[in-house]
Amino acid sequence: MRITISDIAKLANVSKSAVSIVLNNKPGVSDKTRSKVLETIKKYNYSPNHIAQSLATRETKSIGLITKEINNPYFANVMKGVYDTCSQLGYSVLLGSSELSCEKELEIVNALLGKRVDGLLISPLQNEDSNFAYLSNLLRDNYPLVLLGEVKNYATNSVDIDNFAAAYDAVSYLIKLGHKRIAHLAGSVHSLHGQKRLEGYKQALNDNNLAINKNYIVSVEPNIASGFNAGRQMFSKVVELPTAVFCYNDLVAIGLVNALHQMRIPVPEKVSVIGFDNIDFSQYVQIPLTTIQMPAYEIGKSATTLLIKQIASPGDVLNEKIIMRHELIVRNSCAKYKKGRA
Amino acid sequence: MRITISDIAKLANVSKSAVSIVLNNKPGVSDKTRSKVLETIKKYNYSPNHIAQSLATRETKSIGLITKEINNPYFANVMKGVYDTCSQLGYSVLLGSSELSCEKELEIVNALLGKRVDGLLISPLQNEDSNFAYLSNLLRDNYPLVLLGEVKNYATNSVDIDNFAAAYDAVSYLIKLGHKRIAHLAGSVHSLHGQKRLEGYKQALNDNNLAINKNYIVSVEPNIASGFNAGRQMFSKVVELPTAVFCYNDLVAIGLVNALHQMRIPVPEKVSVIGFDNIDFSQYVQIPLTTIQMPAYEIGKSATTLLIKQIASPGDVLNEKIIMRHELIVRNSCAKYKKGRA
DNA sequence: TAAAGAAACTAAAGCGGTTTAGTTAATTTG
DNA sequence: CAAATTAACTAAACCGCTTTAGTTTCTTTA
Repeated sequence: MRITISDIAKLANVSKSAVSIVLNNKPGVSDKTRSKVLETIKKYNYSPNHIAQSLATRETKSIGLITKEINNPYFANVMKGVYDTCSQLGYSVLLGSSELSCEKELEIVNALLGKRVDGLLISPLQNEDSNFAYLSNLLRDNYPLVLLGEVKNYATNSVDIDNFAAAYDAVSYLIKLGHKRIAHLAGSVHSLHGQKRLEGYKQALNDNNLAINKNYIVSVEPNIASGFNAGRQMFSKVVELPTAVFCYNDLVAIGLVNALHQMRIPVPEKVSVIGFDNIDFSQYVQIPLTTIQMPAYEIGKSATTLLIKQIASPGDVLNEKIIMRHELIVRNSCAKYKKGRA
Repeated sequence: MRITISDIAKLANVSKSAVSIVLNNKPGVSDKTRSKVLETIKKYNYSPNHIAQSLATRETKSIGLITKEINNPYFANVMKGVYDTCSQLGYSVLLGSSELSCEKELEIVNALLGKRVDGLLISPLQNEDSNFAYLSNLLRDNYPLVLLGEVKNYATNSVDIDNFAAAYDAVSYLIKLGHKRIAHLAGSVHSLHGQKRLEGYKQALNDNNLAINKNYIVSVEPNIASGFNAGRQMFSKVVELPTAVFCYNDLVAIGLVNALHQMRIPVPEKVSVIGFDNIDFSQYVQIPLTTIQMPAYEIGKSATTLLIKQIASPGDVLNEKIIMRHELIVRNSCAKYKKGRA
């Protein structure tokens, strides 16, 4: 059986309270007793039971992180940002992943709340069938929470980039290259990000007097396979093929590039492809990807900082909306439009 | 303040014990009381405090996962395997990452033990300065533990592939392609995996009467940048350049391919490159990588299953060494040796 | 129908800490 | 030097559960 605070108290001939005081570095005992206790602690290699502490203090020094996909390279960097910050500040992080399912998201929130995490970092889904009742409850209770993204009609702490503007920039870039038939492999069921990016896409077209062609907008899952399939389908038609496509994220773009490759449509000579996220691999891929940089690590970092700030000040209701800077990363997957293409 | 078991007990006019019994689905109360309690629980939306439960039962239903690098794509899949299995079995996972530092590994082990995780999944480092005293202690206490890999001289539960054999296979493949001057960008400071792979490399050369050339073996960090630098250095010499190189992992291989690309040395025409891990991206990279498949997801899964099995049977000392199957994945980064090369 | 046995129920102790309130000892102060 | 402060220390309550041991109630059984 592990050694407890009572054991130490007896061994050092003091009360449990005294031991607790020195454990927490609080005033209230003489230097003599303090060092006596410290000695016996060291001697018996005692370390306090965190669970018991949590029960008594009502804080667990842990937070929950709910991503959408655990093995998505974008979230890998978010996760690292969260983890690094937590480690520094003495928090642990409990893993969660909704795997793009709303019911799971809810389940996980409840599971983590059951574990009494001190706060929650959520990358929220947003489907038609989303149930955000839980958000209302958390907000009502002023529960420490920051969203990695946002949810319509809910004012919470959040950190994100301006997805609308970023998409607008991406598409504007394609337009500047001379493209007029620009498609969008859009995200959709899985988040507001998708919707915002779609809006940015449309706005950029509008502002440049380009018509929105419904056939040029198709929803995909945010992964390589889905990008591949959508690409094959889109480019298997014969007329009016797009000369550029703006992808929901880099994974989709990679899938698309592969589809085009398989169909012997050269990128970027015949079609330009632009991604989103700037995941680590996007520069090493067959055609190094032009993309929008999401500062994933920094998002994780500042979201965590904000969350722990809120945990530390349970009184005041924070409501910070942090917008990080995005950036267009130009690599090799986009080229100037030239006449006489597919 | 949150509602507690005592509140429910009062509201339902029964004892705390009765509520506890129905919470845990144990026999000892009448159907009438059971449903009465269930009703009030639902009515007041009560959910038990997991921390208190943990303290009372001495189990937290959580495990710790210690990876080497949190944003390494290999670990991403391990993590997913672990997470999926844990979710299914009602466990949560606490994140840990040694970031290739032995001191950190130790710190994290202690931090997680402090949080009273029920078991530990560790991808262990193995440096000269490793301190494995902690392993001895855990082993002595029969603490639930499984290594994702192994540590010299310690018999623990573990799951891994046969790194020696896998490396042997990789190098044999290169030899079969006709290569004689085969280099190795070796891992080293970070794990036994590196050493085992190096041994496999040497053995394969030996068995084929190829001399081991010290200049052909250089240690690298397991990342793209390090592979890139080592590649530049190795191929900036003028004589006796290798015609093939076996890389510690895919990241290193990707770095190397990039270095070669920059030096205008065509892959695989002039030099063949083989990786290790088969990370998700290795097939989408400039030159789709020939590599050794590590079943990362399955490793995570079976390690977790084993760990939880051990947690469930605290009596018997398990000592299972699970060796997973590896596989050579042939893609485009290796070619037959032809005379007249660099 | 009384005695024995089983089922339903609960009081209280315990998990390992923190914290409040109170006691004792040491130090100031008038 | 007695009274008042202050510092050091500790007993006991508490956090929210589980579990043991014991009590009460209900069935059996002879």
